[in-house]
Amino acid sequence: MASIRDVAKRANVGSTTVSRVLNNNGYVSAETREKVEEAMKELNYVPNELARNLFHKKSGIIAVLVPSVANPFFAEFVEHVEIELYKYGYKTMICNTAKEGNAEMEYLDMLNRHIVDGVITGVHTLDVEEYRKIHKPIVALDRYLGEDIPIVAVNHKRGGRLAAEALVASGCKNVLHFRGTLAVESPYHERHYEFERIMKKNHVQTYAYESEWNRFDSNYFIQAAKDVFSKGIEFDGVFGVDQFAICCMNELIRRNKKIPQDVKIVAYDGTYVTKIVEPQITSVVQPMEELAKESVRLIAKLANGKTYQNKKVLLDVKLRQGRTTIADL
Amino acid sequence: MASIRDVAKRANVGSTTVSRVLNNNGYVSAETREKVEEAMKELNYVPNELARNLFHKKSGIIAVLVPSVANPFFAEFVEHVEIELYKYGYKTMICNTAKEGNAEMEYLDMLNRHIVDGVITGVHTLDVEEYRKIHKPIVALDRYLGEDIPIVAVNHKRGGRLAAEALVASGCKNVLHFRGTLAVESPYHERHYEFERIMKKNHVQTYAYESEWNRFDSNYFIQAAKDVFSKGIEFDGVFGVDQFAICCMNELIRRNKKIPQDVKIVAYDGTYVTKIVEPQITSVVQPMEELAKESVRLIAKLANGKTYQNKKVLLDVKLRQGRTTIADL
DNA sequence: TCCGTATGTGGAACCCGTCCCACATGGAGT
DNA sequence: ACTCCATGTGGGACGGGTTCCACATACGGA
Repeated sequence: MASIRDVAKRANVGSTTVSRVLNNNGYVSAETREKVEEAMKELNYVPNELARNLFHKKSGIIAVLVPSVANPFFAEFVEHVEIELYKYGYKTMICNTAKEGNAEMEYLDMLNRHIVDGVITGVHTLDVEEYRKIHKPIVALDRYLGEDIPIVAVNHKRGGRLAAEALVASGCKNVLHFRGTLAVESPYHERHYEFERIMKKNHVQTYAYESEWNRFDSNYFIQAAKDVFSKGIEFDGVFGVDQFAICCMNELIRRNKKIPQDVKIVAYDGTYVTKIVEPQITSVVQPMEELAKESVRLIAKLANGKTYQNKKVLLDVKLRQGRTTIADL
Repeated sequence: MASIRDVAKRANVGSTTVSRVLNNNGYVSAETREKVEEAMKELNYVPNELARNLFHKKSGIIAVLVPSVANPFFAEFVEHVEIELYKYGYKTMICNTAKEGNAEMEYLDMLNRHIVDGVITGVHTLDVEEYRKIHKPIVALDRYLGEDIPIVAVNHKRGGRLAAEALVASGCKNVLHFRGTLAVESPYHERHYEFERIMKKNHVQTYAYESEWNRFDSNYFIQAAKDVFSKGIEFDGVFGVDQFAICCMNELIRRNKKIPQDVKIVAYDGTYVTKIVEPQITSVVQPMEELAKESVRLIAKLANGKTYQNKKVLLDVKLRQGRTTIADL
């Protein structure tokens, strides 16, 4: 409740002096400092950040947009982003955009309303045009949003290749390929193109199963896996995002298929869920912590008014050998 | 950039009038309204929320404290909390408290600094004393934090009973009981007491394995499960939180045990991970969405200056029958 | 002695919406 | 004719830090 002027009055000094004590800048004599500090203690003074924010025109908050935080990929991303932002002195605001209404647009608008100093978006729904209009600090995870907005992503082409090679090396002849919808332009499609290319080169048949747009809840993946089997497709290999790969594997086990003898599986993303299933799934692992760190590094730079030349940060993926493919043939 | 006074000047009106147009209150003639709206459009005016916040002494932000958002339980909780807060018009700030430093304390301090209007805490580390001093809107998930702070929790006693009954009915004689550390006072211990009581009544032997304090990452559970087996304990039943139950099951499968024939398993929490493993795990399910809704309902009330009498909201749990116990004996 | 500079302090404007209060005007009711 | 009230509008204080600028003192060096 007490304001800086209350403190000033009690300590018999000007509010400027109190401010100086508070921020530890400018000249203040030891004696005065003590008087002020005592007054602050007596009045139980806590500076009002809202007033500071108004003056400085910044809130110290970065918004992180994801379709759904409950999804393990985004949960891990947000976890690391928060930890990293904290190190930079920023607070983290989150928003699930996969809800009714246009939450994505609303959160972007918070940039103009000075509620947040920057936005890290892992969302792929809004039109690129909407982003072009906003000349504010934005960093995109794995999505092209126009010339001006930096992207942080992994080398998906290499990811697709690692997955393909693992399945080819394991001797697959017919693989089920669960892929993101092509409705959205995004770097992550690279993995699918590269995967298909290598499969074709090695004369492996693929069956594409396209995911529903903007679905990230686990029930969807359970459903999708069931759906695949209802179609009666025969395959000896599976490539898809973590949860789809897992749900597919579960269906296979229920049908008494042996993994990896009968069917080989490679998951994409390699979040923790691929480690808590049995057998552990061979996965193309995205470096979540690095993705988060780069995103934060960039947004911090932009929020401090610096510009960034290198509009694309490409990180590397690696293959984590599980027991759903055959290593060392 | 443009301020309300710039708009006023351009429209040849007072700033009060612009404010009235903005907030749609008070008397404004249709003619004036139009003039103002035009000026706003021309100047590309967006109200500065920071100034509003200062005046109203509130930020419209609620902080949610969890040990780690990547943990599925907290991820689901945060997901639903965010969705619910959004409906109330609040923004969601998150904080992982399981990091170096005293993040929990810092975030509580944000209440005094007017950065957030309320805190929902799912964290169990800070001393209760620290909370007593703060007379601000706080809601606790599943933790006693003094007389003044409302708790939202499930009926853990019933949860412990459901789990115990499922294992007893399945014919267990020796069960491994993974339990939270007793270092923290919390309602969730009820489930352990009740579980033990019923086991004893039914002459079932239990082996307690106490979890490490404040560990929620999946590597810990993998490690803990391995640790159990290194101890050479023999058991035909397992009761523990989702991830522990899962990791234990994986170890059992690796050792060629049949589930549920050789060993029965009941998980506590019933987050989505218990549904994406094979076999699906019989779980005591916490109603995540309801927990989130109640938490938000309470914090919204408190943030609006209302007090709340009923200091404890108890929600019900249910048993979801999976295929790791035997139903219908 | 005089100037330059380091040290120390306070008044007041400023950031930008909000809202109290004062002041119009015009028509209805008595 | 006069009060009352609905309608319409603007000035200016306010919320609470921050910082520019003005001013004062003290001390070292020339």
